[in-house]
Amino acid sequence: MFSKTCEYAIRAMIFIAQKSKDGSKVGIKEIAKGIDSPEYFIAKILQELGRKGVVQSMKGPTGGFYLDNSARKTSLATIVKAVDGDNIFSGCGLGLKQCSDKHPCPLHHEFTKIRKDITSMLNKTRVGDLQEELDQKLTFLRRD
Amino acid sequence: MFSKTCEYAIRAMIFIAQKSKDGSKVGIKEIAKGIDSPEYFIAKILQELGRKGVVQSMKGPTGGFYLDNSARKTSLATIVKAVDGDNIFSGCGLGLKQCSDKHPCPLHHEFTKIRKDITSMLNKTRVGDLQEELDQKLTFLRRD
DNA sequence: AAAATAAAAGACAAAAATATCTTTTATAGA
DNA sequence: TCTATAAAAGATATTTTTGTCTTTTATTTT
Ligand code: FES
Ligand code: FES
Repeated sequence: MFSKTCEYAIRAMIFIAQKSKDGSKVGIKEIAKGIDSPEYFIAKILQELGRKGVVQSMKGPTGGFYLDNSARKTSLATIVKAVDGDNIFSGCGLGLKQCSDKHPCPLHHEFTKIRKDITSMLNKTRVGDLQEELDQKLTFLRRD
Repeated sequence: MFSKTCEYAIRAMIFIAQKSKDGSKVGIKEIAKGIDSPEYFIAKILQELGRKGVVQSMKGPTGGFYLDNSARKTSLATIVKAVDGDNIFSGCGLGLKQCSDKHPCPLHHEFTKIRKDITSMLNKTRVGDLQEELDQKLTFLRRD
């Protein structure tokens, strides 16, 4: 469904939301441990998300990653689009170069339904909301 | 959603269903052209599907690939499982090692709904049915 | 100002997915 | 039986994804 990169990105965003909700910042090592991802790899991913303004960061002592109030409202759709592009939102399920009602692949009718559900789900799910459930220990970001 | 391999596999199966509906067989070159895939690559994929009994084939002159009556009833789920494994049917959307109601990731509740829809769609969609629409030129396997 | 810290940037490495080519085997037809 | 045909099998190559390491830059603290 999502690339590994994207899975890590979403998990990291939720983790950062949690750890920075009191205004503090969280370092890359803690993030990597918290979401069980390769440290250098998630660093690269967050670097890119930082460039796109999806996550905030600060260098130096007491520095780290955090989410400002607007970033907490980021939808999963925004993250997925930033990392995986928009194939999942508009691409053909059978890999035709273009998905189109006028020139549909054999799966088009069934697939567009699913794709619509996915899009709507990703659009309405926000990082901040997921973080709250995590806080209540109702959900988890890693399996020990 | 699906790997490239899997997309080619599904397209090829539908194409073969169409070309072999009168009992004849279709060669790898014609398949590759018909679904716009790399020739040697789809050959490998069909070889593997052949080993698993999902597609039938015959060597030598007048040989080629075809689908017997039982193979026409193959669901997309069977093809996807044979090629991509069962991650899409049971894997965690955020990449946790295990998806579980007891230890859910933050996306679990939303994701399992989608996954259920996908599974059900793939289970009830059969190669033979898709081939019929293709035959009526209502759908297409490539974009020119 | 100097030292320590932590992310950014850039280079590199390994693994997996995708794609191609060559040789072998089975089958049909002359 | 010989030849031509087409898939199977095996080897190799390329590209993309995933993962790692090193150097640089910004910031804080001493
Ligand atoms: S054309 Fe394939 S999903 Fe629309
Ligand atoms: S645990 Fe992630 S989808 Fe179920």
